[in-house]
Amino acid sequence: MATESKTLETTSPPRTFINQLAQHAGEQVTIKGWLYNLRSSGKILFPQLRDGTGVVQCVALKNSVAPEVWNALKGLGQESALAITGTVRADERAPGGYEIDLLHAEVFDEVHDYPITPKEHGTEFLMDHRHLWLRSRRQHAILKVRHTVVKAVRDFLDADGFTLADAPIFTPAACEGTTTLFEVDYFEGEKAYLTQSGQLYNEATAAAFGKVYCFGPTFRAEKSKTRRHLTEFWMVEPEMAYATLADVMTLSERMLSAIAARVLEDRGEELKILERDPAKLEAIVPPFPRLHYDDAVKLLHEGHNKGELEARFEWGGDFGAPDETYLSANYDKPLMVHHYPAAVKAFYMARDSERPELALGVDVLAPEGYGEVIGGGERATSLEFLKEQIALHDLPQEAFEWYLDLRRYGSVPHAGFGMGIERCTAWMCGIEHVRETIPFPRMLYRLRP
RNA sequence: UCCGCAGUAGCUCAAUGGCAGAGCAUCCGGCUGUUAACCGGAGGGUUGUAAGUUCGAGUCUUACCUGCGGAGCCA
Repeated sequence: MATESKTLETTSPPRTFINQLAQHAGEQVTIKGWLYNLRSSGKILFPQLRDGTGVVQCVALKNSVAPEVWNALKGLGQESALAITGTVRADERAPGGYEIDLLHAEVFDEVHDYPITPKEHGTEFLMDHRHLWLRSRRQHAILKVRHTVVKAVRDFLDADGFTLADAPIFTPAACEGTTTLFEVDYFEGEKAYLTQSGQLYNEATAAAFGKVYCFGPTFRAEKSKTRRHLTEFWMVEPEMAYATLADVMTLSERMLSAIAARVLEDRGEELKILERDPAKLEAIVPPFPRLHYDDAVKLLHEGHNKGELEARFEWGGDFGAPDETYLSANYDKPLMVHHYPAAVKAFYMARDSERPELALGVDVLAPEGYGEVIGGGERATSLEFLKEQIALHDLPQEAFEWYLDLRRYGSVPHAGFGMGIERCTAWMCGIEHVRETIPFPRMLYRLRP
C-alpha cells in the first residue's frame, strides 16, 4: 500500500475538490474521498465518489484502465476509501454537470458491509449510526446550513460592535430557578450545575463592554420529548447596556434577517437538496409583526370561537405549542409577542411601569410552526425589586449577591435575548426535528453515540 | 411525568390463531451510459424479554424493556 501511494503521489495531478470541478473542465485531477455508490454494467463502472464537498460520478471503461485498477474497483462496497485520477468532462447526464473519466485509482480501505444503504431506514437505526449517518447527503446539507447560521450570527454581532464574552458552563446555582438542571460533582463535595443560560453573566459583561454576547452549549434536564427539544443545545445570547425592550425587538429582527439572507446566499445547493423553498427565507426581512400579549390572547379567543383551537386560552398563562402555531400561522415572517404576564417569566424581567403585572419580555415565534426561536427582554434595574423577586421565587439570595452588585454599582436599563441555534437551523432547513441540526444530538433517551 | 403507537433477516416491511416471506444490503454470476440501475443464483431468523390462554401464538392476555409521535416545560 505504501509503495502504491508513492507511485500515485509522483504521477498524479494535484488534488482537487469536487465542488471545484467546474474550474478544471478538460483537465486531469485527483479526488480523494469515499465511494458513495457503485453501478456496474459488465465492461463499464460508474463509481460515485464523495469527498465532503460534493458527490461526483466517475466513469471507468474496462478497456481504458489497467486490469488491476478495474479489479480493485469492481468489488468495492459503499464507503470504501479511495483516491481516483481522471479527466473532468462536462456532461448533461451528470447531476452536478460534470463527470470524471477515470484513469487510475488507489484504494485505501475496502468496505463490504456499510450499514446505511441507499434505501429507507428508521430513525432509531439512523440515530444509532449517527457517526456514519453524517456522511449522507441530507445530513451533510443540514450541517452545512448550521455552519452558515453560526457564521452569520457571529459576523452580524461582531460587525454590530458586540464583544464575545462567554459565560461559564459550570455554574453554582440555577440562573432562573425554574427549569431542571444537570448536577455534577465539583471538588470537595460541592455540587455544580451545567449552565442553562449565560444570561446573568452577560449582564455583568455588558456593564463592562457595553454590547456583548455569549455563544455556547446550554443544558436543560427537562424531560421534554418533542421535535423542538434537545437536552444539550447551542445558544447565542446578546446583551446590551443602556437598551430597552424595543431595542431587543429591533436587534432580533435584524439578526434573523441577516441569518436568512446569509443562508440564501451561501447555501443554495444545500437548500435544493433539502427541497427548501427559498421564498420562505426571502420573506424574512424587517419589519416583523409585533403583537401585544393582550392582543395575542384576543386572537387565541377568536381561534377558539372559530373552532380552530381546542382549548380556550386563559389570560395570564404561557402559550402552548398549538397556541404558538396558531398565532404565527397568520404571518410569513417571525412574530414578536411582547408584554407577557410577569408571572410566567423569569425573576429578573423588568416590569411595565404602567401595568406592573406585565414583563418587558418578547418571544419571537418563527413561522411554519417552528415555535419560539428567540426569547428575551429588558432586565429589572432596581436592587430592592430584585431582592423581592429572589425571595418570591424561593431562591437563595446569597447565591445572587454578585448579581445584585450589578444593581448596586452603576445599574442602567439593559436588555438582551437568547436564540437557539438548532431551532433556527431547523427552521432555515425546513426540517421536522431539531435532532438532525446538530452532529450528535443529546435527547431524553439518546446519549449515544 | 402523562397520553397514544410500534418492536419479525443487517435495513425497510408482509404474514385469517395453522409450513416465517419479499425488496434492499452481503456473497457468486451476467450486462459498454447506469441515475435508489437491471437480470439470474446463494447464504441469512430464539418474531424485544418473561409469564399466561390454546391441540397449536409472530398474531390473543399481563408485566417489563426499547424506541417513535404528542403534551407539559422551554430556546
